[in-house]
Amino acid sequence: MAERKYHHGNLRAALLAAARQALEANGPASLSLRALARAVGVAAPSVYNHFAGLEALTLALAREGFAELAAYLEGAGHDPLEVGLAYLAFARSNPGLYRLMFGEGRRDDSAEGEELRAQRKAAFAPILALVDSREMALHDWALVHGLASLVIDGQVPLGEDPEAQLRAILTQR
Amino acid sequence: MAERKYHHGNLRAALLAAARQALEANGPASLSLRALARAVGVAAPSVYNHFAGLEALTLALAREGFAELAAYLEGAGHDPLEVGLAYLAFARSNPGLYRLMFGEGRRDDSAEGEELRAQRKAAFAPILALVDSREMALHDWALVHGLASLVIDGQVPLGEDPEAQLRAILTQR
DNA sequence: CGGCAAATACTAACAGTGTTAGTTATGACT
DNA sequence: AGTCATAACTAACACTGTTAGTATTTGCCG
Repeated sequence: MAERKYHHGNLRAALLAAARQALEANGPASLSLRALARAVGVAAPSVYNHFAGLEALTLALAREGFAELAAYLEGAGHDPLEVGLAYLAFARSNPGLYRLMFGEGRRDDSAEGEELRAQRKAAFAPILALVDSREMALHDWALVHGLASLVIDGQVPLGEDPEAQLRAILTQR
Repeated sequence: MAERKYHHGNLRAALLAAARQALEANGPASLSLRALARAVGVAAPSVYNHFAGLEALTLALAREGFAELAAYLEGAGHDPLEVGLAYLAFARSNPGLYRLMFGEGRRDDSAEGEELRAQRKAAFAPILALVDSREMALHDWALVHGLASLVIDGQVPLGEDPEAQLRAILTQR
């Protein structure tokens, strides 16, 4: 409860919160362990009491993101179009986090990268459950993920009524 | 023609070549100005005689990539499916470069990021030319870009005959 | 209640990064 | 040959992630 103690009390949570904020403010590439420690008011090495390193911290962040994405999809029912729109809603609400989850967080080879791939695969499961063939599921995933990426990167303007526009793009063909 | 001169002669091209190699070997995040200078056998600040900085160098790299992607699409004719497969072929042949072009190279705000967005938009033009509506073009772009990203990130295994598999995914619905 | 161990914070330091300032060598042109 | 822009260099700064070693606080156990 205290405000200023030697033992911060919930450094881990505070770091993750600061990281989320920095993530959405400046993008994943700008995440800096030292800057986070500074923001939370702690010396840089203290971070290592709660995370094995910057990469582990970003992985924890991604884990949060995948849980939230799953909740979005969960709440969208069983209509593929609605699930797709929920996927897009999550990405648009947390663009920095989404990039962290699906861009190359830091590395590709390490165990961290391997877990990221597994988490992404898990995020794919709800889509796979909605359709008949694996090809169809991959098609839908690619479509929705690609659209999310393009939108997040500012490549698709999205005027007024963005959801209608996204719906129109998704329902083409 | 000489081997070792004070004036390297074609440092710019050598740096770009080394960068391409590092890009495909270790991914865009690992690009290091000092490492590139080292690889080419030159002091780090010499790079600044040819590029305004690391970001400018990566942008030159991306520019190369967009030109090559355009060539791929150019050579694919006018069938949307074939163009899509050509798009995927480029991404699969140059995964690191593709990530550099469509991931967030370094920043988002700066003029570099703005040019990147413009280049991406230009890459979209050939797709737009093949279909009737803008919505349809965005649909196709999202689909093919999303699939490229998933494949590159190892999210879609692609057994034997990868092209047939990609074709099957693209032609769903 | 005193003391001890674990948890958690700290400072100091190392190697690496991008970048700038200031200096020196080279190549080309008059 | 002499001049000058080009393109290389060395030295330095501020920043990064990370490690080692040290101090403080908390919670528990006697």
